[in-house]
Amino acid sequence: MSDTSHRRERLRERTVTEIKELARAQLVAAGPASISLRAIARDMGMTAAALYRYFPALDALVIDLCTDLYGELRQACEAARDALGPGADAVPRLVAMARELRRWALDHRAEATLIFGPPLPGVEQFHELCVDLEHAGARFGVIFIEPMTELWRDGRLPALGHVDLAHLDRALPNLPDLPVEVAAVFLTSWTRLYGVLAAELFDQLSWTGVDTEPLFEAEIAFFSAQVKPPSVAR
Amino acid sequence: MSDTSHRRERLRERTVTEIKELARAQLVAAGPASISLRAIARDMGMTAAALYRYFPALDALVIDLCTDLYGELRQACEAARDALGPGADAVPRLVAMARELRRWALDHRAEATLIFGPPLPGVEQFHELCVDLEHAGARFGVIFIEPMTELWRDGRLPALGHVDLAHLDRALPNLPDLPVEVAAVFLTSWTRLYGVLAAELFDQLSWTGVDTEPLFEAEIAFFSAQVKPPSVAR
DNA sequence: CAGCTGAGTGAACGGTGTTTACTTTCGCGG
DNA sequence: CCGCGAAAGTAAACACCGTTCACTCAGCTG
Repeated sequence: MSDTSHRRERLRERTVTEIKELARAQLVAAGPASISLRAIARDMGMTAAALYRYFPALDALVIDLCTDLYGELRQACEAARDALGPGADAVPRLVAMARELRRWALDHRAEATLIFGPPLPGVEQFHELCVDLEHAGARFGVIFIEPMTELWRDGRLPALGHVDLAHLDRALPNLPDLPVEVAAVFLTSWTRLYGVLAAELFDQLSWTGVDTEPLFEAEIAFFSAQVKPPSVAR
Repeated sequence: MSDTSHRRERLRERTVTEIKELARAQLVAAGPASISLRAIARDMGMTAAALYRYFPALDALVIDLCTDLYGELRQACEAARDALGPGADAVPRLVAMARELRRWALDHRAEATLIFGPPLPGVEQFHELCVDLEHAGARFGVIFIEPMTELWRDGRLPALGHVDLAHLDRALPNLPDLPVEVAAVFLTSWTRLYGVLAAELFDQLSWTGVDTEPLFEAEIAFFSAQVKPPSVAR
């Protein structure tokens, strides 16, 4: 009964996994625009039409892939954070996550381009649906917000004089208890890291011939220097 | 002889212009990935094969389009800068250009996505060829470098303590006389502006529900505050 | 006027997503 | 154990796409 139907369900899930694996292989091989149902089906020894039993359209597959990638990236960052040990300060935790973010993105350029680049046609909804906190993209963002909130609670977060806090009162509506100061620090820090990373991923700085790693580290150092040191225990 | 051949040449150039106009119309209508030779030919009442008399491949058309767009953006920024009058200080000039950059990008989202987003397959060479200073992308970057060099000459540029200058000595190889301090300020300032803009263009912040304009203005204000005021004349 | 050159055509090749109707497979309930 | 029904997969078709090739045709040149 349910055992046997579980068998079929598991077979189905295995097929879905295979589809997504092959889709990712294509993504890695030739970029986000080259994910092709027909090529996946060819690799599986199937017809393209058969894939419609598993995904209603190519867009849905890509969106699923984005969700998986965000999850993978988030777990990688969490692992880097947790490797510091249980009592680690919020600043090293943030630094470790930021560095892991860059490492993962450069180790998986195609995947990073997919989730951090312009949404493919038909995938626009993915980023828009992020409003839900359960959305993989939002869950990823939250792991950076959490240590910043901790810093704020401990009074270690600096006032960003140049950010107009008045316009941020409606930010992060799904985190209603988030102080605007935390929102300001998170948003500016995030866009700065994102700027270096996106410029790197999208070849925007190749004409300068510069090594971008120091630029990324500079933003990390700049953030760290802004935060007050932890109050010495005892 | 040359008169008549000039006629032909002008006719040819008019056709090239029409092709690029229609390509841009498609870009605006449906995004960078939707530029299609066949659709352009259809709009022109021609066959797709005929377009190969004007461009060796679709990639070449897109690259030409990118060049035009960079030129258009640069001229828009230069116009905003020059509107300040001949004796304007370098900081307001930079601010005016940065604001015009954002205005243009948001007024031309598809075009901005094409030049600031990940290179389309086959267009990777465009960003790589930027090493040439005559390249449209490099020429755009230089208009931001110039006022910064002026600030440095006047001793108004701050030392960015967090940037590792040692790794920047090989930056901007085509501007060999550029001081590393200018390179450092340019690169960090540019990636910060780019970060806000790209996040905005690529829907990376929609889940926060935030108005990104204050974030962009905050980076402008932050830069301006770092620069020493001009020495009072007389 | 003859001939060459450039513009444009039409058909074809191989690729794409998607839909439709059809067939095969296989687990489940009687 | 067997047949039913649902699920899985197929084949063909449609409408696109970039690109190539052989071809025509008009017009400028010598």
